[in-house]
Amino acid sequence: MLARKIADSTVRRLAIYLRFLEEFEHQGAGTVSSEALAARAGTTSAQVRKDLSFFGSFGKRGLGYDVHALAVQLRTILGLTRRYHVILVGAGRLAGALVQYAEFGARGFDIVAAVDRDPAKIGTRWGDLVIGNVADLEKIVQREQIEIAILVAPADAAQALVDRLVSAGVSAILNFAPVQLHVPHGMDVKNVNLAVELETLSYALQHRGST
Amino acid sequence: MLARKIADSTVRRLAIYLRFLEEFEHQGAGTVSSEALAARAGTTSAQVRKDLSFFGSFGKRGLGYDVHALAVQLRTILGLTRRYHVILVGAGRLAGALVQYAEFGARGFDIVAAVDRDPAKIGTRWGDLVIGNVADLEKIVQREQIEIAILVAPADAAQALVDRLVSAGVSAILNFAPVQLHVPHGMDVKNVNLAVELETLSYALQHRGST
DNA sequence: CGTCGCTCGTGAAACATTTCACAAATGCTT
DNA sequence: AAGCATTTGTGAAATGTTTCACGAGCGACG
Ligand SMILES: NC(=O)c1ccc[n+]([C@@H]2O[C@H](COP(=O)([O-])OP(=O)(O)OC[C@H]3O[C@@H](n4cnc5c(N)ncnc54)[C@H](O)[C@@H]3O)[C@@H](O)[C@H]2O)c1
Ligand SMILES: NC(=O)c1ccc[n+]([C@@H]2O[C@H](COP(=O)([O-])OP(=O)(O)OC[C@H]3O[C@@H](n4cnc5c(N)ncnc54)[C@H](O)[C@@H]3O)[C@@H](O)[C@H]2O)c1
Repeated sequence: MLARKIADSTVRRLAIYLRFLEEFEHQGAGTVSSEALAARAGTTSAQVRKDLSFFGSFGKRGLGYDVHALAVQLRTILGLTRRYHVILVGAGRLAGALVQYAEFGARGFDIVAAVDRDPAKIGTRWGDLVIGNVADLEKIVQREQIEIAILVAPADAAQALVDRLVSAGVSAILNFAPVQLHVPHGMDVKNVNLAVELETLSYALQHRGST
Repeated sequence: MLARKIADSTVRRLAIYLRFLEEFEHQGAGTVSSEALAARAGTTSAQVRKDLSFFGSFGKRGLGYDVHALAVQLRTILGLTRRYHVILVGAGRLAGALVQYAEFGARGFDIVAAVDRDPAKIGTRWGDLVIGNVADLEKIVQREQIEIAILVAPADAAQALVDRLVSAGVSAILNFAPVQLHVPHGMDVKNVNLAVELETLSYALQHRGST
């Protein structure tokens, strides 16, 4: 669809702009300037305009951007005009927090399945969601037409689960296990490593004074 | 301590190298090459060497790096030679997952307090941790000598809580609420926004074929 | 003890991202 | 309708990050 390769940092910011646009929309604002968006998102107006310019010209000079129209554009760019079926692989504590997080559903990500290995958990419910047996992973992925997996199983089980997810046809994985996953070319994997986040904070704490 | 400003991407990778070094150490490996580390961490050997070179010369030419010695160096660089007291602000589902995550403790981050606003939660326990009243936030931060706060309260309460944390003397914040926080210059804030992670995946899913 | 194979450390080059700065639109006012 | 105050969109410059490529150091081995 798009010739150029867009930086990950740009895509992230677009997602953040969308969040603030929706907030503005809720407050009834009709238009917004790059300056105002930038202030909210913690960046600069030039950055906002540059980010948007990769995808087209959405503003009106002298006026700014139509809040609703830009939100629609960003949803289109980000692929949020449709819904995605998501599976939780591993039904532990973190999965339990994620499953009740309303924001995912609000953004089009429906958690339609969860699987675990523990017989004590299989068959129990989280709201309407019945925890399935990880042995049936491939079957469930196909039956529920799942495109995205959130991997919240222990690190040592992660790679084997990923291999199965890939061959079952999942196209993208959000990985919380602190391991480097190997996947075929073309698959998208995003890693979230909370321990690393804390460590960058401790790095910053230590290197104070060189302000 | 260090003249140059180090890129965030470099610091993150150092934390990841450390993880794999510890794994190698566990397996009894004495030395490791930049090539081997890179393979595990999903980067290149030149990147590994460059990252390390910002902080010194830790390897032996022809041999590689001493696994244990490099791990010690990285812990020093990252500020992991001491422990940090951490508070959970908000004692909801996500906090419940984080409090039992062993890896934080293993890396030197001790969750020594949690607070909430809900009277039904205040006074209940998570292991040895008694959930405190958010009204006593400043008192608890000072009593427990807390340096790092993990913000897992609702988005609309976030900024007010941050202001209180800052004035109570917390130096770094890991923020899970999907808002842009404003803090005085010098404070460190790291944002984790899981919805944004999913949105970058949906962006990638949509823009396939331009491989 | 000299040579060989290996791997580090590091400037320089290539590449990527952000910031700058200004012409071109746009609506408002008079 | 012309002038003015804004704010966009975008090349170009500045800055930041990664990759390249090679000299230098190290241990092994004959
Ligand atoms: N809890 C956190 O705050 C946190 C933070 C960051 C990362 N993580 C990572 O997320 C993952 C899950 O963390 P958690 O705290 O929810 O752990 P948990 O132990 O509460 O849950 C893990 C679940 O996975 C299940 N499981 C084990 N092997 C499995 C398999 N082969 N197939 C399917 N399910 C399997 C277990 O039965 C358990 O229910 C871990 O990799 C952890 O390192 C957790
Ligand atoms: N659950 C997730 O998977 C998830 C994922 C990403 C981000 N988040 C964010 O993390 C935060 C917490 O999420 P959660 O799922 O744990 O929500 P939750 O509703 O389970 O927990 C929030 C807790 O904060 C408490 N609280 C409310 N106001 C407070 C205040 N002023 N001071 C102290 N405590 C207060 C509530 O009583 C509740 O116990 C939210 O901002 C959410 O957007 C959650």
